[in-house]
Amino acid sequence: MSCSLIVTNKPNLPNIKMKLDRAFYLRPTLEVAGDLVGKYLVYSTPSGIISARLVEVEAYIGENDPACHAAVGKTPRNEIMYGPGGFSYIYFIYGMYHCLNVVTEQEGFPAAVLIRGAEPEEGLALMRRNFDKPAGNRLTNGPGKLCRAFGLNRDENGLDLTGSKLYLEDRGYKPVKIERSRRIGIKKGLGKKWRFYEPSPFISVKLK
DNA sequence: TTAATGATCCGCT
DNA sequence: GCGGATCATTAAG
Repeated sequence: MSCSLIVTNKPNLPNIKMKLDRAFYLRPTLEVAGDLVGKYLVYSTPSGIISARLVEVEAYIGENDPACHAAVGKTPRNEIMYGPGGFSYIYFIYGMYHCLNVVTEQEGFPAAVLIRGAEPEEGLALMRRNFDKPAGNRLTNGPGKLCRAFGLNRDENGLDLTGSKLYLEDRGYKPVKIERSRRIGIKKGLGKKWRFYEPSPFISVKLK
């Protein structure tokens, strides 16, 4: 018999749940990105609550960031990034995956934080059901997998994250350590260390 | 290392 | 409109 236990960071939480408000998202993107590590992504579905603690995010900031979708200017696809912070930006990529971003900064300045990895907290059974194919123990280590496990697609693009359907919450968890690296899966903008992560089995990739 | 798989965007007609 | 390049991924080989 094989052991399927995954050892993760063990949150010892005080009993608080505080939804992140608009002001949290309207700040500079790098600040928001760093502060998002350790926060909880919560999705309220008809079947129940799905939640996970964020361990890996990346910042994409403005039209001058060559890796940011806004580098080509405003299009129907990326226009949500041009709005005020605190909304979801979900796009379809590689013909089969979705990626979830959190829009940041004031209206008019296009920026967002990509959610790349998280440790499941509630609704693991729902995640497995959503995944809908043989899957291992890690359903939320990677932006495409995370969206699949949560059941997020373009129908959830543009949601107000200060609402009650999809939101982020401070549950009092303090990351043990936050590290920074270059961003993953891009060819331009590699000079910026705009990836933030807390060491965890649910990090998408480990760089050499 | 590479195939899978399709929306998006650009540069043309 | 149409063709082709691109793509913030993933799992299999």
